[in-house]
Amino acid sequence: MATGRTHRPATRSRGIPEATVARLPLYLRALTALSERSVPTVSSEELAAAAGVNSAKLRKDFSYLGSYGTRGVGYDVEYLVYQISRELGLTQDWPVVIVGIGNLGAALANYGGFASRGFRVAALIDADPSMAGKPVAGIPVQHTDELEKIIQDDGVSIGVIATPAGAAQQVCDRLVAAGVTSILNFAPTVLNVPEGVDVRKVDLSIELQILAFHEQRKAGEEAAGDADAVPPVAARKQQQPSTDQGPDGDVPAVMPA
Amino acid sequence: MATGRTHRPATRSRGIPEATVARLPLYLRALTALSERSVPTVSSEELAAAAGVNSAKLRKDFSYLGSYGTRGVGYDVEYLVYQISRELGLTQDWPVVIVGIGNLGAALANYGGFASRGFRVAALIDADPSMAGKPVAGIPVQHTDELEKIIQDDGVSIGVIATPAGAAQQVCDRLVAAGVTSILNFAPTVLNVPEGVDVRKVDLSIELQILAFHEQRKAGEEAAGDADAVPPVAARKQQQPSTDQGPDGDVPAVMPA
DNA sequence: CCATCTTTGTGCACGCGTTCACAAAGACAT
DNA sequence: ATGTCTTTGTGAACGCGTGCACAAAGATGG
Repeated sequence: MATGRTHRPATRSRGIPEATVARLPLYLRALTALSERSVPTVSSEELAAAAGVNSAKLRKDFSYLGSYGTRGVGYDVEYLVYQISRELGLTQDWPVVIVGIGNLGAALANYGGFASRGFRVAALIDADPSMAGKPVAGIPVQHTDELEKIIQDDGVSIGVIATPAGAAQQVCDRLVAAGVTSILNFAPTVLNVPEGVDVRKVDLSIELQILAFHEQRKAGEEAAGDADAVPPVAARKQQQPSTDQGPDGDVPAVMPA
Repeated sequence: MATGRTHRPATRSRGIPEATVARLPLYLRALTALSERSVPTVSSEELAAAAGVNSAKLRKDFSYLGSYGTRGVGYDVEYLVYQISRELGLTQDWPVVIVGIGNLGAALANYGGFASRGFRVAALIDADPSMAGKPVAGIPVQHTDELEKIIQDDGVSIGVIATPAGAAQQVCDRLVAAGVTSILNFAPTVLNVPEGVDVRKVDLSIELQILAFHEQRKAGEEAAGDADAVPPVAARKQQQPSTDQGPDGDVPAVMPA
């Protein structure tokens, strides 16, 4: 479009498709790796391969941010890293609280990907009084009673819920009431939040079930005299006569803890 | 390399859309809860509310499985639980191996949602020799050298990667070579796998970045001229020149507890 | 300055997923 | 039986995301 100079954000971040937003972190990671290797520029083709996406898709994604590439050359790595970081809001510091310091909460607290992306663990919160004061990942755990105070004092707007399912909604309500407007939920429950609050969910159980579905499908086709697709990569025995475990007399609870 | 095609010919064999498959576990969870409360039947409206989706969508999803509802009444909870479980392949036993027993791997091993869904942790594997034999979640950790043997002996077809990013691809290759055809990846890396192998990725860093994007957008609008929802609390954020972000030593992400 | 070559940016078509809206199906009361 | 009432199952419209294909933009070389 108009021979606009390279510096022209032009259209604000108004119309960026959700799907594109979800891929920006992916591009950012690939670009960061290139940056560390001091690669000056990269073509859409190369970057797309590194990020595992289609090059046309990548170019279209970047087009929503503006015209940051140079035809015949590619994209300036450093510049793009900056632009994407800015667009994602990673040039500012985001204090985060983690509620529920069990196995998972501790793993999250130790997660290295936080700091390098502008996220800072402002506090670790747990309902168990015996945990209070105990340091996890170098940060002392605080009791739930302090929740509201912490959020307000530090201006926390992002909360991570890693509690058992049974406590999730209650914790969520308190976080929202205290001012949190974005929640990353690891508890296997559907959270109810007022309008204006974003919730993203991560659920291992669901991911595994989806894999199981496809796995079953693959096994079924294989056995059902095949059809098409999926050439036998490595014929091997895998299915053991699933001992008919009856009507799934399984474990009772979806379980909280 | 210009062709890292990771696409399948579309949802061919069975007509169930991918989006629907991804929601089935959600319905299953809601139904299981109802089942425990001995609720005999449920309408699409009620179940949809419990699962956090639109009722029309839910009905259409179920229509792909067949006509299991009764007009004027609703769906039989127990029957639907069985049908969905069967469709997802949860009526059989799925041995799973977890590779990389760090904070995250340990959290995964302790995850209670496994057993209740037909998943069984067949083995915990780590490259650190000093971990060998040490029990985690009641299961002794085994060394990477045993990987191939374990997979073949137990007929494992699902693998979970919870290693640092640097080791992920290598572990993935070994898993696939040994016979694994479904992988749940927690390492922040794009895995390259041959056709016929499914990979699902869980990445905490990406989820947080997406939240940050929306959070920034909300803050921006607020400043420009808000109008509705969410009372602005102390949305204070400190500035911090995103200087050097160090060795993006990204480590795995997360999972639900 | 012009020709050629590379790579971006995007118009367009297509397919998937979502949602609406309603006819058909069955339960239930009379 | 028959009518009414509830709720499913789905046809159809719509919108979003994806990928192709190509013209425009700019680099590069003569």
